[in-house]
Amino acid sequence: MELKRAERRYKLATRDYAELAAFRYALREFLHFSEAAATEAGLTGQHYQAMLILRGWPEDRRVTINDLAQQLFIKHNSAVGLVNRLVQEGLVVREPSGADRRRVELRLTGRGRKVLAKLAAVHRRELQRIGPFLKRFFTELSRLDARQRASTEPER
Amino acid sequence: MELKRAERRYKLATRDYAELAAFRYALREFLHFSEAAATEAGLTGQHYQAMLILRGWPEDRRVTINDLAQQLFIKHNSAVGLVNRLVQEGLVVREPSGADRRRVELRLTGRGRKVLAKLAAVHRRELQRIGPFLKRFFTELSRLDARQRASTEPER
DNA sequence: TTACGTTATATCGTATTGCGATATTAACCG
DNA sequence: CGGTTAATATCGCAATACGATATAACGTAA
Repeated sequence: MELKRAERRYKLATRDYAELAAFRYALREFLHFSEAAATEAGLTGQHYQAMLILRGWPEDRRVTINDLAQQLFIKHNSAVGLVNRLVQEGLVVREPSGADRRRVELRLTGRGRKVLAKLAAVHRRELQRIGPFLKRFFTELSRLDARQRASTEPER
Repeated sequence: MELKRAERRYKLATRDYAELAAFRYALREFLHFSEAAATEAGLTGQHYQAMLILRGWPEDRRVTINDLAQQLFIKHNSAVGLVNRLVQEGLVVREPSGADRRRVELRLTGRGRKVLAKLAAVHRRELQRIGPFLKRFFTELSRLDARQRASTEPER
């Protein structure tokens, strides 16, 4: 059966699917690690990610509910619920903005910073551990493209 | 205040948190992309991941419910529900194993393979797009470690 | 063969969480 | 001012992962 050029270019072999699957597996493994680490510290993965955003934010600016929602790719009303939980856990405080009283600025508590410090360190080490594998994957991904071009073009 | 050596080694600066946050943002961006691509094809991110596992599996073996659960880091009963949905969508079929009648072997339908092919191709391109950034991040991550060692060791 | 422990899948009720729709308050602007 | 927009909050719903439990099939030792 004839294949259009565009379709042929995208045709993947089982090996290619296996590579993609291995990459996603690595991602899930990392996210699972992250979730477990957070759980051990008494919180959830979303909590950790939110706190990381607060801590990594430019020091001369404040994170608002909307900032958090955009950063996390969730809706603002979901961010409200998340912040509620963070406040309840004593990890974050709401501070009404002086300049614009509609806004709510978020700040880590001392406890929040302490918990985050340990979590972030653990995450860094895990990332250093899996880094080489992921770098190899991405390198392989571009190399495979070259191979595919080389093997399909002569067939025209 | 005195810091124990172990604690000092893990101490991170705002810049380090920002790097970690940027990495997680990139991850969320990719996952968001993946979810959106799946939605556009009429399914969910979990669906895509499950199908990718089926397609990338060694061709001489079959994926069971348990395999799927382990690969996805979910419990087996969650995998049952996921497979139910996949079957309902006509993307996957259950095939009772001949050798061991407790097992259920999973296979992609023609429609499943077709949908997956497009999704996988799109994902590959996105991964090629973000690859350079992530490679740079991981490289930076090990370089930063060298910097930190160099700046903290003389203080002992 | 029976009895029993183990394995694989399925079912059921629950809890978490993200979302759409809507509300409330404040800022902006003509 | 009155109307529009922006930022946060509230509420009910839907999706999904989970724990606990059930069911069926396998393996094995007496």
